[in-house]
Amino acid sequence: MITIKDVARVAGVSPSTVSRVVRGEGKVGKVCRAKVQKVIDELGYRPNINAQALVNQKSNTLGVIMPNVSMSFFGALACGAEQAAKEQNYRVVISNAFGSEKAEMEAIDSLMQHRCDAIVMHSAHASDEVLCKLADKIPGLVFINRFIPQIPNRCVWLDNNLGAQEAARYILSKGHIDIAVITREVMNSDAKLRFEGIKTALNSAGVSLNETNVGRRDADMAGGRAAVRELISNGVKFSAVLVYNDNMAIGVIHELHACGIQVPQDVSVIGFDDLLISVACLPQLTTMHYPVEEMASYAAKLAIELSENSISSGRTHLFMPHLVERGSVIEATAIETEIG
Amino acid sequence: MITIKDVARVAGVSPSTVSRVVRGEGKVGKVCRAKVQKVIDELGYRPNINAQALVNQKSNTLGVIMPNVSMSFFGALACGAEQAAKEQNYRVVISNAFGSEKAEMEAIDSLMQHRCDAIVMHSAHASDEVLCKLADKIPGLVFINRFIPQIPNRCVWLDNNLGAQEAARYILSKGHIDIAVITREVMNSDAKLRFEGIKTALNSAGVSLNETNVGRRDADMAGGRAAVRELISNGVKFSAVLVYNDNMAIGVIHELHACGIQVPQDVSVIGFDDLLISVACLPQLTTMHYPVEEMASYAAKLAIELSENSISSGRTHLFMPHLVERGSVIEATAIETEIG
DNA sequence: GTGAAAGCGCTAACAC
DNA sequence: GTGTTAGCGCTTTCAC
Repeated sequence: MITIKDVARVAGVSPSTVSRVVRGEGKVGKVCRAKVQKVIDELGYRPNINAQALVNQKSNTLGVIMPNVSMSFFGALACGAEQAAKEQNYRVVISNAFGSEKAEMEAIDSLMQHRCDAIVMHSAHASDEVLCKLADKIPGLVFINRFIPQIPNRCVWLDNNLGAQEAARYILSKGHIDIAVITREVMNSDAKLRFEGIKTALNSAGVSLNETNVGRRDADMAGGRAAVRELISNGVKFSAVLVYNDNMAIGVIHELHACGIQVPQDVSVIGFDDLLISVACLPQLTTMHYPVEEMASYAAKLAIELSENSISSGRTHLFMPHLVERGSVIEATAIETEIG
Repeated sequence: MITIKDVARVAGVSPSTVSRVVRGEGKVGKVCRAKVQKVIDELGYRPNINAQALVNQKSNTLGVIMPNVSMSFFGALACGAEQAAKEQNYRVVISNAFGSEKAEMEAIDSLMQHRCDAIVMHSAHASDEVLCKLADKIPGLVFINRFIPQIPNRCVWLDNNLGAQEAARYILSKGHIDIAVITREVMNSDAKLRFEGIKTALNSAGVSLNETNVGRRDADMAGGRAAVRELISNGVKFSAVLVYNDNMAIGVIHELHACGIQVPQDVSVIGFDDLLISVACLPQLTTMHYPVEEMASYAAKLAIELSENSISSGRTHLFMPHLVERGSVIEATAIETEIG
């Protein structure tokens, strides 16, 4: 690998001069600059980022911590972060931290060791307290898809409650009254918020939600299937299902189909997240769009900004989901059969 | 950030000694080691990776270059690489390089600048020649999902031809004779190989494939839809469709559905790749499983190994796809209606 | 066994 | 304008 000294020697100048032209800062004579640039090009010189990081005490690195890149949601997250980072001349290092607070803390630790200036973290397992302490120690740390009241300016989050309300109101507007809700068994903050949003909307429309009408299972396709199956076998009567997320919703559609119940003719289904798969399903899933990429990109910029200026302005970073109408919801009046 | 000197000072030893205990190498007295370790723990000292990289001339970084992490296939790729890297105490930096050879070269450039020792690259746009030169310059560079004859030991690839043959034979074994093929318009190496595999299997079964029975479009859902639509409007008669990949296959299923043709009752459809979405579709897609994660993990290990030893053994790294039977293919005899 | 010293590639004062 | 020097945090001879 060719170094700054090599360039300096060949160009017949000092390393400082080369450094100046590379960074485009400081005074350098016009002809001298041209000469040096020529040598740089000829030799294909690239500054050693590690050396730069060492001397500058910053590494221009954005760390992204999340459960698993291979899951569509997190892939989109990583992608959004990468785009924003690239614009600011940051590289991004990905750290999967799946399943436990321990894994998450190890990821942070490793990123710190690399002197990551900025970090975007999707934490599912650490407590607010732990995260607050972390945020306190690391100025460039930003949380995505999570709201921590003590550090609102460090959180880039989605209004799950309002989103769920919108979904519910949409279903109501379609004339549905017999409504089932499927949520996740372990109620994390998202699940609580979305569930409450649904209840709020239903209540204010004068539609009551009986606990017998809510299914609770794992937040994946299998969970969705199991949840509706139980609802059906319990004799619950419904013409529409509000589902916690797209994965579960797809499961719901599949199970309904297996039971000979057609979506949307017999039952309408609405999801949440707008994952890639929602469009692969037949019928395509009507769902609430979660602007992951935009949020991730925003979070990345925020993290970088915070790491550089540490100005922790009081502004909040709240995003709104919006409805995407596809094929899984229709008017209740159009329903021919009703199960139950 | 606390440095090796801080630890040395507090522990009352020299930096060299601290370095020895941190790395667990070299002779250190037992009590001395314990004392130093204690200070390390108390102070929460973490070696600065940038400094290590600088002095060791290696950064323990694995670079992953691909079009776009947010696409399910590449997410899985990144994930496989990350897992393998973590095991070897490497960090992974992701670089999206979408759409052009230029973008790919810039990604390489940036990774070199970071002194990445090992790189796993998914190149869609660079030529074999360019890639060969690169491989020559960078010992730890490995290509995934691509076979370059001149450097077989640097390529981790899938036998697309045999996979396609298997898919075709499977369809034949189900009694289908009227077969349509949908491939991509711009025939990259994968597309050619898969198409030839299909022809090989069909030929040796004495089934001829007329060019009128092949649709060529973009390799996405919309392309799949457009391709069958054309086939149908051209009056082509078929009871099964062999599709280039899952995305197109899903599009095919959707379009067929829109035309009132049922899958698999009227027409069987088989895909290739086994993306996450293949299971979201209804019916779930029968397809050839592409072991991306295993391959990526293997490629990561290979890249790291090559970067460390540069022993470029002559072995090849060929993987095999395998059939995953789900719901989109049935016996031809079971077909009630045949379109055309 | 342990420490002193040099140097990895770069930048940032400070001279000239 | 340009060069000299010191030093970022670490590892690695080489003395002792």
